[in-house]
Amino acid sequence: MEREVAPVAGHDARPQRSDWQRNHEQLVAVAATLIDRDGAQVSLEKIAREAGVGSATLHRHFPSRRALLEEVFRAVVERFRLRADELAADDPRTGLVTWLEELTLSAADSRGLTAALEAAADGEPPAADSCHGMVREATVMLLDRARAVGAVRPEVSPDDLLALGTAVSLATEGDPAAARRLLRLAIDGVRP
Amino acid sequence: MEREVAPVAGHDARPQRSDWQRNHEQLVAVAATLIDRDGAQVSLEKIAREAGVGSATLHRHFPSRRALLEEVFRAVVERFRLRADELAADDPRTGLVTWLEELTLSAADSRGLTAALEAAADGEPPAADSCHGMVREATVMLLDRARAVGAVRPEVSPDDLLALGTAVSLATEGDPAAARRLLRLAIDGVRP
DNA sequence: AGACGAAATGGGGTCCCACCCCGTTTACTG
DNA sequence: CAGTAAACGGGGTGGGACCCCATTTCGTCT
Repeated sequence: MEREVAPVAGHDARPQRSDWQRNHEQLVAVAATLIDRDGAQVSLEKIAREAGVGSATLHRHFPSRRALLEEVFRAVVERFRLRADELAADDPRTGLVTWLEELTLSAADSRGLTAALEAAADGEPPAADSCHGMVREATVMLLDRARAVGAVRPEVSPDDLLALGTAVSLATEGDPAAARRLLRLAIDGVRP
Repeated sequence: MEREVAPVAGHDARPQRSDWQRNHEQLVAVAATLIDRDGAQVSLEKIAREAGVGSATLHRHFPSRRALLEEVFRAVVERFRLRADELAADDPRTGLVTWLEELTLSAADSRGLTAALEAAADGEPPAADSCHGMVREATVMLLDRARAVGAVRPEVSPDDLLALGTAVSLATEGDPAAARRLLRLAIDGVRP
C-alpha cells in the first residue's frame, strides 16, 4: 500500500527524486504516529527530529501544518469515501445519520482530522482531492438521497451538515460519548 | 464602576496592596483591548508589555490564560446574567431560544468568550462565580421554565445546551451569520 | 516622621518553537 | 563517470511561556 508511490507531479514536470519520496513518506508516517500519541499540535520540530530529517526539510515538504495533516489523514478519508458508498445502499435516512455520526466520532477522537477537514475555512475552492473535498462530495451524495425521500429539511445544505460535524467534534474532542450525544441532539432538535 | 475595587480576599486574610490592584486592573483592561483587536490568542508578553508591567507580574496575577480571560469577560457575563432575568419574563420557549442564540453569537464574535466559558472541560466543579458557573445557572433556570411547558425534549440537559452553544461558536468564530444559521439548525433538528 | 518587614515587582534567563538562509551533499542524466 | 539541478540540514532569527531572585515599594507601628 505504500511501496508504490506515484510521482504526484504538479501537472507534468519530472518526478521527484528518490530521497525526496523516502523522506516524504517517512515524515507522514512519523507524523501519524506522533499525532496519534500526542495530539495534532505536536511540534513540527519533533516530527522532523523523529523522522531523522532537518526541520527545514519538513517545512519544504509541507508549507503548513494543515498540508501535513491533509496527507496524514488522506488514507482515513479515503476509507470514509468507500464507507459512503456502502451507506448509499442503506435507507437514505439512516444512511445519512450514520455517515454523519461516524465522521464526527472519528474526528472527535483522532484529534487533527477535524483540522484537516476544516480547510473550508480558508475559503479555497474545495479541491476534489483534499480531505475536505472528498468528504464533502460524499456528504452531498448522501444528503441528496435523504432529501429525495423527504428525510431532511429542504433548507439544510451539505455545508450545514459538515459544519455541524465540525462543531461537535471541536467541542467534544477526546470524548466520543459526548460527541455522539451532542450530534444526536442536533439531529433530532432541541424541541420535541 | 472601577474606582472601588473590593479586596476579593481568598476568604479572610489582608487585602492586596494598592499597586497590586492597580496592576491587576490595568492588565485586565489592556487584555480586553488587545483581545478585542487581535483575538484571544494574543501573546501574554504583549499584554504585559502594553500594560507596562513585567511578564512575571502577569503570570503571578494570572496563572493561566484562562484565568485572565475569566476576568476579562466577567463583566460581559454579568450582563448576560441580567439578560437572563429579562428573558425569564418572556414566553419560556422563545426565552430559552433567544438566550442560547445571544450567548452563542456573542461567543462566536468575541473570540475568547468561548474559551472563558469552556472551563467545564477542566472538570472543575463549576464555581458559581466563574463565567461558566454564572452562565450555567441562568441556563438551568431558563431550561427549567421551557421544560415545564413542554417546549424542549425532556432528556435535554443544561450542559447539552451549553455544549451546543460552545460547539457552534467554536466552529463559526468570526462569522455571526453562520453561527445563527447553525444554531437554528441544531435547535430545529435536521429532520423535518 | 522614620524605619522595618512583608508584598510585589521586573529584568533577564531557560527552554521550546516556527520558519528561513545558504553552503554542502546527493541522485539522476548523458 | 563527470556535471548539474535537486534536495538536504545545521544553525540562525525572532518570538513566546514561564521562572528566579535581587531590588523596590507599600503599609504599619512606634
